Amino acid sequence: MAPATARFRDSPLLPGNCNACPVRRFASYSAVPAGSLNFLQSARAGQRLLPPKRNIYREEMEADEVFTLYDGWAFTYKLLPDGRRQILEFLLPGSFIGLHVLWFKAMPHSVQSLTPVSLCIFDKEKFRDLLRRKPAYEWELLKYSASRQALADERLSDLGRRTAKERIARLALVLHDQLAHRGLVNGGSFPFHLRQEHIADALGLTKVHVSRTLQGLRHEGLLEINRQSARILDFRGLRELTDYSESPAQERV
Amino acid sequence: MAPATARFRDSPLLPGNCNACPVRRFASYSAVPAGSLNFLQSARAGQRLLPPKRNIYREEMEADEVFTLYDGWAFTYKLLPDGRRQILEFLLPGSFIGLHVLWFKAMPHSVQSLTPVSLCIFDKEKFRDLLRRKPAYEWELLKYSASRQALADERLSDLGRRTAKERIARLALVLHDQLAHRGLVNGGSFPFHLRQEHIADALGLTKVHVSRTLQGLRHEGLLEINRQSARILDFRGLRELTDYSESPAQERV
DNA sequence: CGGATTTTTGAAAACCATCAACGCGGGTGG
DNA sequence: CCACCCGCGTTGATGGTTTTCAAAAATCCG
Repeated sequence: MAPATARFRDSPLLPGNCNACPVRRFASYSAVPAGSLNFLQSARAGQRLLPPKRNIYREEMEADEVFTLYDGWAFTYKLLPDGRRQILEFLLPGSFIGLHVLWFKAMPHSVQSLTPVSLCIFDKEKFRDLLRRKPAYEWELLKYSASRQALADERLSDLGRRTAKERIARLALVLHDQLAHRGLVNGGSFPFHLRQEHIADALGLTKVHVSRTLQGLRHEGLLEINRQSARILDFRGLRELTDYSESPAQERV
Repeated sequence: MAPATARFRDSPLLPGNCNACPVRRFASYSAVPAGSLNFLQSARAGQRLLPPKRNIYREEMEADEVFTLYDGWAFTYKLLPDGRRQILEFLLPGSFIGLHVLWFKAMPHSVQSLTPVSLCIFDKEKFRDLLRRKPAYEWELLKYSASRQALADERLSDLGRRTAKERIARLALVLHDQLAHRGLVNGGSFPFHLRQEHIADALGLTKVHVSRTLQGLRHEGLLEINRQSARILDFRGLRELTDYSESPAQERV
């Protein structure tokens, strides 16, 4: 049998050098001057490669590591006792994972890989020290936390006050913009690693209804999502359907 | 005509002295040693009293002040172009208001007073300086932000995956616990300043349905909410209905 | 007391969920 | 190389939760 890592051809090995890190500009510490990255480096406890559907954290459990998502997609979620699942957030490369473990014993949500994933690992205590000794990192993390909160605000409005069609259209636009920012969009189409069930669990719908709604959007020539990729067919149409502003609030600095 | 402040008999004047501040233990900087509160003091730009239904921030607008809610209730919300409203969070005394303005030009949501409210005002630039010069404050604010995020996670699960009855019951339990923490609960009953429409807009329902669901909960002897106060009638019943854990995640340190 | 706000009630319809079955495609093993 | 299986998406029929619209009753406030 092939070594476990053989399954991860798409997950390049981490450079082990924060200065050279290609996802640094999407990370929370993107504004920290490259010169002081050796402090970050010293908190690094290595890397980890995971296949899809593996838990990085589990709700209610304690943890002693925090992470930066180096490559691949993941998501945070909560499970109800009867099996209902709510996906809270999709995580793309550069995402900081585990803010909570810096203070709290029990994780408020689980985190799971969606694709093969590579993680940059930091020891919890060392990361705490880093933040306390280098306030520039702390400052950036606080800003990062504020910007994620703005995204959460929008998602909450989606679930509370928008129709299935609007929710799905907006999710596509958000992912589009986040991937465009990383240079991964090509003429409106971009890699898309969610199953319809993920869309359903993120947007408070059933997978059956997601399937039907997706077909509606396709037939109206607005949006096309299949197994591997998504494509925005009609930006204008989607924008007026969804009241989606071009520059999301959390990026208007 | 009486001076504007005459309407606010219930809003005691602020002490103007952070050491003596009675809401300090609920505020983000609760763990900052009392000795270094003079730094906080120096960033203070005074106080402000507002009647109910006044906006503290408005979505999309720029601001140059941040606040601590000293007394009264408020809430954050977003408005859709067609008038639909989503309430994101209810704010109780001690809440820090305006994290976003420290970095971003456009507020991601509006904030409005629910009752007469008194605010502790900080100049944005001075508060930024405070955070940068006194990392203890920054650290506490980051922790505070993480704990609010855990609350947002629960609310998102409510909207995405729970029924109207579960949502309302959980909202009551959350407010109960927050007020109990402040010593404002008396035998299961506590002050309650939301109209049914606020509950509806917070939980993604219509006010008509909230009215009907509230009657259901009352008839089942679980929960009673009227204009001034709420009362938990059956903790056990509510807990098993809602899967609500006694110590919410954000407080399990 | 009078006007505005809030809550309640009723009937009908919309949106989405549920249940169940079928189809499609990619990977695996024979 | 083909058959099979499994994960995923599709389709249809039906039902339930919640919405919408409209109006009346109750409460608050000046």
